[in-house]
Amino acid sequence: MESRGAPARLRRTPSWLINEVAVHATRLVSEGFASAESRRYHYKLLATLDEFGPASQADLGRRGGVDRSDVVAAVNELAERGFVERAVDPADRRRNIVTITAAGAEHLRHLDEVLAVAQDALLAPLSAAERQELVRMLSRLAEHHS
Amino acid sequence: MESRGAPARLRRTPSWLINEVAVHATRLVSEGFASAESRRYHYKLLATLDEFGPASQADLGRRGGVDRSDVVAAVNELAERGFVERAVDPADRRRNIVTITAAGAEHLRHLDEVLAVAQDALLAPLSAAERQELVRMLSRLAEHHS
DNA sequence: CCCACTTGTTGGCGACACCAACGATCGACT
DNA sequence: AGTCGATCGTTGGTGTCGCCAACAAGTGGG
Repeated sequence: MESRGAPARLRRTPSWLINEVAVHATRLVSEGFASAESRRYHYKLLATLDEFGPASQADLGRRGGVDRSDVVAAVNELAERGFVERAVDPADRRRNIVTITAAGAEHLRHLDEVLAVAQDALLAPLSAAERQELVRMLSRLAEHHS
Repeated sequence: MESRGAPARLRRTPSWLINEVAVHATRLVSEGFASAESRRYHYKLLATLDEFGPASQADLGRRGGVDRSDVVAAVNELAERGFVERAVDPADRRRNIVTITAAGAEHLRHLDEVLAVAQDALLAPLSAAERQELVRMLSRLAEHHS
């Protein structure tokens, strides 16, 4: 635990810095999701379903930035827990139409809260104005690397 | 390739945003390192050696934030390429004293350049002032989560 | 009717972070 | 001197994440 205290302090190049913060961010979010027995793929898919509505697994993957093969496993787990439903598309029998359930929507809300907590922990040392500025810049970066 | 174009746009919570940028940052850096047949562990260890001088593998891991078991594999690979040397500590025969070689130092410089390129690609849409501000805030975050 | 394509699925790979356990060694204490 | 606890290097395993190859089933266009 304390082994991550002192990375080389001289090598503070910006991109390495970003990677270090990235590790912390990923860690915080993953830990939060784990406490809800979920992983990031679950959130991605639920959020995508919530935003775009029912979709085939392939569309789901494209919209959520998840590989088709990973969609399979995640949808399996979500369906097992009753958070989504999988039904063959009668109009195209190759497709599985995935739909979010009420329980799934509720779980998504819970994950959103977990995410908010992780965010607060991550951004703790920043003022509200700084957080806003940080988010603004990160949004530009994320959009640029679309 | 274009599958990563459209993640759910509504779910732009800050911590999720940070994670998305984190993914891009990790990707850019890893790709750069891969072009030099290296991985982030290699850079971490070389940078730590360069900063603190020769050290045992355990110290190396503690200072670089790398698990002892992962240090073993990374040092194996670095030693194979002649970037570090491993010698038993005569004063404590449990320890392997790892030393960076001239070739290792040169390789580290090369990786630094690769890192700079990745950084430029990542921060492309930001002005110099914005980059500075971003780095300032990220430094605070990284230090806070020491 | 055939061909190209998509879809879901299986299985695999590599990077990263981590953990458990082991033999060897060391240090301290008795 | 001898025992005990801690540390060191090492092996091997776990889980997440992102990705890729291949396949059968199904679709749609020519």
